[in-house]
This record gives sequence, structure tokens and C-alpha cells, in this order.
Amino acid sequence: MDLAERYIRQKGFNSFSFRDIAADLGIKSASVHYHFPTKGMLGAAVAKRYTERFLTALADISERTRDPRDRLLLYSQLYRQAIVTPDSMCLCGIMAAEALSIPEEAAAETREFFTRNIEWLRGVFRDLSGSDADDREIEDKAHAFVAVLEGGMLLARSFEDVRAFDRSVEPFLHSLK
Amino acid sequence: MDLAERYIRQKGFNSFSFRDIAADLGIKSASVHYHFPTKGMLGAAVAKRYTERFLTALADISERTRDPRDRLLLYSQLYRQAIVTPDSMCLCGIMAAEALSIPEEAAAETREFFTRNIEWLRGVFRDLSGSDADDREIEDKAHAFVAVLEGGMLLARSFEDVRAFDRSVEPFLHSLK
DNA sequence: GTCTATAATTTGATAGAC
DNA sequence: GTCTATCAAATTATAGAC
Repeated sequence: MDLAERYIRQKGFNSFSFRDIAADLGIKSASVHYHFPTKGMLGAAVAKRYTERFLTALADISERTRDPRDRLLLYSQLYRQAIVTPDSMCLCGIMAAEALSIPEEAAAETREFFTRNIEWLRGVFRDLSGSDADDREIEDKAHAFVAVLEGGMLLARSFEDVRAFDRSVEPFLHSLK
Repeated sequence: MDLAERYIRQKGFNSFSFRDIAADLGIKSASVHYHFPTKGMLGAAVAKRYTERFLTALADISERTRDPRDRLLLYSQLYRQAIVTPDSMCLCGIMAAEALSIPEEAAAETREFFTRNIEWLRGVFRDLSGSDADDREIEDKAHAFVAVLEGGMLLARSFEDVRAFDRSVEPFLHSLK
């Protein structure tokens, strides 16, 4: 699963094979199929684990600070980590792009990742805006924040330059002050 | 090229074949190779044409209105069109995600798309901010706007719901007022 | 859990006839 | 410009031995 995750985050779900993973492990591809009968199940398992790991990190943030601005900053740094790793981006970002050409079970786990992220952000923006704020406005901001982070990653990947990510995120973080 | 573009925007560069296109045209894959010797050259040609078409649309916007806010609104609607088409997203968005698993010549054209977009947006944000504004701030805003549009597309694709795009873009457009 | 062996299909690409 | 024919490689997946 570690290797599958690395391959997906580098080249996408459709550009790695059971043989790639088997070769890295020094075993045969049939042995990989023993653990994950289909590629869809492998993709779903990897995406699920990725999401769970991410949710744990979100819980850590919530525990570390109560300030909404600090939480959003830490949240953005979580995304930043994903591209600082060489030749890597958010697993669910690339799988969302490939959504229409990957097995449904894998796409479903990707969807779950974003649902949970937006859920968490809703809470943060609620704290930031106060209890009298408009629900739709909060919903919009949660979407916008995920969007700018994922989009910033795409730019950073295309330009092969992390600064494109930083530039993308800066105006949003700045507007919080 | 029309068919290639449709396939890429639907399933990604790595999930269509010369045979797919040939079958749609009722010819053989060897005949497609006559026009585009390699898949990389096909991808680069499609991305280049896509970029040129997009730049023409930007010129149209510049001609239609001088108001920076109106220009940004029209710009965002250009992106929106790309997902309103069923099972479709921005060609360069999906190719940016696949950047590390597609031929370099195709990735280069993708990069060009974003460079030109940001170039155009720089001008708009310059008009919006006034000539005394900070260069870096303008550069950041241009990046952020492309990022939120591309990221909004990823969300819309994952949720199979255009409203995820609309929600992502709303706060940005709202902040312009 | 890993292996050998293999099926069945798809892929990008080329040679050469028409 | 399109065809037939084909190559060489890669892919997901399975059957059955150890």
C-alpha cells in the first residue's frame, strides 16, 4: 500500500501496475493479487487509508489550537507537505482528476476524502464567522479553501515549483486577518 | 483532435488509445498515426490548440469589457463551461495532474496554458488594484484565481455536481466587490 | 503467502501495399 | 491517406503447485 500510494501520487492511478509494485518488493505480481484481488480494491484501500491518516492529522490540529486562523494555516501546511515530497501530490487530488477512468470503489473513497475535509472546514469557518453567519457562506468558504489548495497543487506540479502553491494560498490566508 | 480532446477531458491522457479515436472515425489506428506519429505529438497538438482557443476567448473578454470585475466574472464562466459539458473538465487541469506520466512535449504545452492564463490575469488584477499595488500581491492573486477554478473543477468532478465548482468560486468573486 | 505459468486483452508503433 | 498485417511489450487477472 505504501508503494501503491507513492505511485498514484506520482503518476496517477492509471499509470502504475501490479508488476511495478511486485518488482519493488522483489516478488511476483500474482503475490500482490493475493492481497488485493483487483486494482480497484487496491486503490480503494489506499485512498481509505490516506483519508484516515488525514483525518487523524485534522484531529491533531483541533487538539493543538482552538484559533480558527491557526487551524486553517496548519491545514494548508498539511496540503503543502503533500507536494514537498518530491514528484508527489495529494492522492485524492489526482484521483479526483481521474475519477471517470478509475474503478468506482476507488472514486468513492476519493469523494469521501473531500466530504470529510469540507465537513471539518465547515466547523472551522463556523468558529471564525460567529454563530450568526450565513450557512451557505460557510459552505462556500469550505469549498473554496479545498479548491485553492488542490488547484495550487496542480499549478505547482505543472510548473514544477512549490512556490506556485504558496502564491495560490497566500491571498486566502491573508484575507483571514 | 476533437475526439482526442474529448477523451482527454473525460478520462485523461493515459486512458485513451489511438484505436479509440480510429474506431470513432471508422478508420484504423495506423491511419491516425499517419497524422500524429506519436501519442506525445497528438497530446501536444491538442493542448496547443486548446490553449490558443482559450487565449482567443480571453481576447474576446478584453474586448467586451474594460471593468476588471466583469472580466474576472467572464473568465470564471469560461472555466465553468468546461465542466458543464458532460463528463468533461479543463484539458490542462487533468493533464497537469498527469504531468509526471505524460510525454514531456505534452506537459510543456500544459505549462504554457497556465503561464498565459496567469499573464492575462496579472493584467486584470493590475487594473483592479491600481498602479501603486504590490507586484507580488498581484502575482499571488492571479495564481489564486486559477487555482480556485481548477480546484473547483476537481471537486465538481469528484462530487459529480457543478455546484461544488460554483461554491468554490463564489467567495473569490464576492471578495472583489 | 509466494511461486510458475498463462490466459486474454490492450497498447503504441511500424512496414509496406494500394 | 487509408489499408492489412504485425510486432513487441505491457496489462489485469486466474489456476494450481509448493
